[in-house]
Amino acid sequence: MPIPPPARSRGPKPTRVDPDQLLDAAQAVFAIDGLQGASLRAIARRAGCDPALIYYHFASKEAMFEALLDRTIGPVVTELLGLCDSRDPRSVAERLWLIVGIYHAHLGSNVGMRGLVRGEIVRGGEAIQESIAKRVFPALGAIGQLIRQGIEQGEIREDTSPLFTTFFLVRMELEILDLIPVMAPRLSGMPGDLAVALAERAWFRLFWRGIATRPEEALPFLPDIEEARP
Amino acid sequence: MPIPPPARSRGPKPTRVDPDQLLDAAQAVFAIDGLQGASLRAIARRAGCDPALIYYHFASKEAMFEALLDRTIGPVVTELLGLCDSRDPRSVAERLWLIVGIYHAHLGSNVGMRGLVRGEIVRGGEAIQESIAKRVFPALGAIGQLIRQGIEQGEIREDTSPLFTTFFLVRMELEILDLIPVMAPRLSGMPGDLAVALAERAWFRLFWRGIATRPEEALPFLPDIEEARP
DNA sequence: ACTCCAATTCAACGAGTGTTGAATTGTGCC
DNA sequence: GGCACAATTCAACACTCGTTGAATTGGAGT
Repeated sequence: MPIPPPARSRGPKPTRVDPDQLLDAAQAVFAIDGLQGASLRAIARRAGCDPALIYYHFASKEAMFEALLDRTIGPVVTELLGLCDSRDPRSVAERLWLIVGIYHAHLGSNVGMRGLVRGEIVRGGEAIQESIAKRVFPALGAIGQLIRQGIEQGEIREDTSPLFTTFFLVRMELEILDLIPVMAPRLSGMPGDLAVALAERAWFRLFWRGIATRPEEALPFLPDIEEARP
Repeated sequence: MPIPPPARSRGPKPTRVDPDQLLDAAQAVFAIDGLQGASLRAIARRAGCDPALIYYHFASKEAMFEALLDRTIGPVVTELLGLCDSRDPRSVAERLWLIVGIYHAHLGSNVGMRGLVRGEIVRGGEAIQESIAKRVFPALGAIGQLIRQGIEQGEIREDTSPLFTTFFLVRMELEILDLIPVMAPRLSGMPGDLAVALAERAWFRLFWRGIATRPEEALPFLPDIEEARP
């Protein structure tokens, strides 16, 4: 005698799950467990649907990762390209500081993606590395151009390598976002948010002194931050 | 009729596999697949033994990771502590540069461990985070002390935060080791090794100008590197 | 009222995982 | 020679994983 089918509800749910919600869930789970560690079942559980549904909207786990990449990196890149336009009247120093702010604004509350992207670049499985390079490297090129503008206009020292300097500026900002919130409370008892703001300002001061032709000139665009009292 | 046992060789092999060899294999596999992605079977295959043998030498996969951590980070920490001794007659600038060299020497060919440690700090599963903090943070404290020496002796600007500055110096060196070999060939066609050496020197110049009271003073201890011709 | 399709679920497959307990055997000691 | 023990392997357990094919159903269009 065959067991009677439990007859649970199949078919469409009253509340549809659209791909964006799946990406939200994926982002959250990737953030905690990493690309390898995150399971489609966990993502589905978080989105409130069946794992199989993911395959209705995305071709595979990796395709979902690429969609996620587009969604988060896209806006950053276009905003960066805007800032690096050579007709912008603001000083190069100020625009470099604004670049720090762009990364902070778009990726500040996005630990997972930062780690994933970095991890995949380092580990570098050819395929994923390529898909990241296509999206990230144009932005780096634009920042390099901005630095060259700074050199031509005499704001930045001539012995400055645009490539390395771009790398220093961007990578350190991302390192601050990634690590300071975890390390600062442990090492100094400072709350994470405050520590990040202080670190960013300290970093930019150091960075600018390192490449400027007039390092002692004031940087009026840098914000004042209330120092924490111990 | 029961199938006859294949009667392969059990018991000790002629060539013993000591724990260190297991750690070598683990390091290699962790480097490629990450902490989650690496399987004990893959490690055992590389070490030329059975997965079960790992449990004879280590309590678990995680215990093996901690042993690996000790083996690679231990020497770095002791060497760092030596350099930061306040009785060292060399200038603070030179000793900070030597710190860069120490990280390079010990971790330069050790991509896996760097990524793992960083990843675990960021992701921060309480247990592993603690086990890393205990090993890594004392070294950071020592470097902070060295920077305070520099401030007292007038080599380093007074508005320098020892904590953040330590973070900047160390993290950037590790970022160079991690990312430049992958990114430089793609972005500039420069071979990885050369790019790393150039980046380290460029970084230290920028860093030192950012914190020094006399930023224009020459740094005779910096090596000359043949520039690549395009 | 009927049809059709998009959205969803179920159930399963095969592969790979960390881990364990028992079995095996070479080596050195008495 | 006999014995204890350390080092090693085998076989299995109970999971979890990504993925797929078939089944199901609510709602839109006619």
